[in-house]
Amino acid sequence: MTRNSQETRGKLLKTAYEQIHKHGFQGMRVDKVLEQTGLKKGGFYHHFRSKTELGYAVVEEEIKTIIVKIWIEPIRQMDNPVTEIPLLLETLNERATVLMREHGCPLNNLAQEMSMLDDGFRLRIAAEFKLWNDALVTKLNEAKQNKYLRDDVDSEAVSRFIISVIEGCISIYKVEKTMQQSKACVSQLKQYLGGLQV
Amino acid sequence: MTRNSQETRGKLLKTAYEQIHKHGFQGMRVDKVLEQTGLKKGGFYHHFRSKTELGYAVVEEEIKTIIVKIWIEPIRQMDNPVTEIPLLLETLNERATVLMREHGCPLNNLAQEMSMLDDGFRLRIAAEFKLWNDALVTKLNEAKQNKYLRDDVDSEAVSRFIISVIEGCISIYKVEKTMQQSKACVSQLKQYLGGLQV
DNA sequence: ACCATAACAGACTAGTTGGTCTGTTATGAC
DNA sequence: GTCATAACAGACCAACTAGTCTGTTATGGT
Repeated sequence: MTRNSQETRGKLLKTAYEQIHKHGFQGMRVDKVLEQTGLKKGGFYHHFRSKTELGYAVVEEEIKTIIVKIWIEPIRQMDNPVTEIPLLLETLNERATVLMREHGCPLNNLAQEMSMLDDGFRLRIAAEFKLWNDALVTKLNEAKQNKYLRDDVDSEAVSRFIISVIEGCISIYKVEKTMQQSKACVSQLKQYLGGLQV
Repeated sequence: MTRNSQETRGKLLKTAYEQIHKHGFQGMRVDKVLEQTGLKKGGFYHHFRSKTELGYAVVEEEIKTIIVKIWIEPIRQMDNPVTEIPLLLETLNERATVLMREHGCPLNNLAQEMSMLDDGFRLRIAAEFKLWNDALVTKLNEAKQNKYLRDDVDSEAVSRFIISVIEGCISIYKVEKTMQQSKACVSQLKQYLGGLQV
């Protein structure tokens, strides 16, 4: 058997991420991850000290990658956020992974489940929300300079508001499973952002 | 020992609700509920068929009561939603229970944790979001008649948007634990609703 | 080729966990 | 009072579950 430390670690992370996204961290079973990766206990605990450490790594590596890909990168490439932010939410279904369509935002799921139980999770999750927020604040400030937004808009507040809308919208979509929810948020997000223009 | 079926059932529900709010449904332990109520296995399983059935009852009775008290009743008593809805979010800290301040919205927590795992939970949670949404839609329509809102506003979409903002805001507040988040959402909610006035 | 060590295998365990089953006691109808 | 039954007590269990420990094998440097 050929061995590759980085590759097996990657497989563990990917599988664990899927299981956590499907069942939550508490519902994720180490044995199930072993089964799906073909590894045994020895292999697993060689790479991670505990289930919790694995969870931390999933947040810091797997989920971060997804947040960057789904939100941060598209934000950075925007020209006019007033028109493109609603588009970001509108096209989420096409841009998101299958798992995300069925189980919602992995960051928010974990946030709700774990942030009150474990500060290790909470702080790591907060760091990723900050990454997301910083990217959006930067873009909003840029939009002010480009005269897409009024000078008096509070970029920080607007950014936090937008992220709240997105997470709230995904949350409710998850329980309701109807397009009515996302359409409502997209249309009202347009309405709101329109009011911030010059 | 004096026996009162309704009272013991109520104690079980209340304790279970607290444990679920603190640790999530998966993290809630039947033994812990027994310990806190002073009951034994026999008593518990006389009132509930299983842990899951208890969870359902908590959603349908305990959490519903909270949602009605915190959101639905205040909405019904509103005069002008344009000014009073932001106030609703602003005063949440004072109106909410200790548990809610520390662990977020119980309905949203459970929504994120359980709706993908169990349709029994998902549908019951969806029903309560609908109750909330219906109350808000009714008030918004009323506001249109009272000329607080423009005639062309889509009450259903606005209501869904507002609830998304509230849930998203609480979610992020929970991981970040800073007033910056709620203040941002309150100010931008005012901005948004102001734009819907006549 | 050799060897230190990283990368595993796999049996084992201690502690949980939800749930069952049999028995006991309080309660309310008659 | 008695008696059927609802409301419990409490011992017991089977299935899990994260984690340990000892042993084996591949790998890369010399």
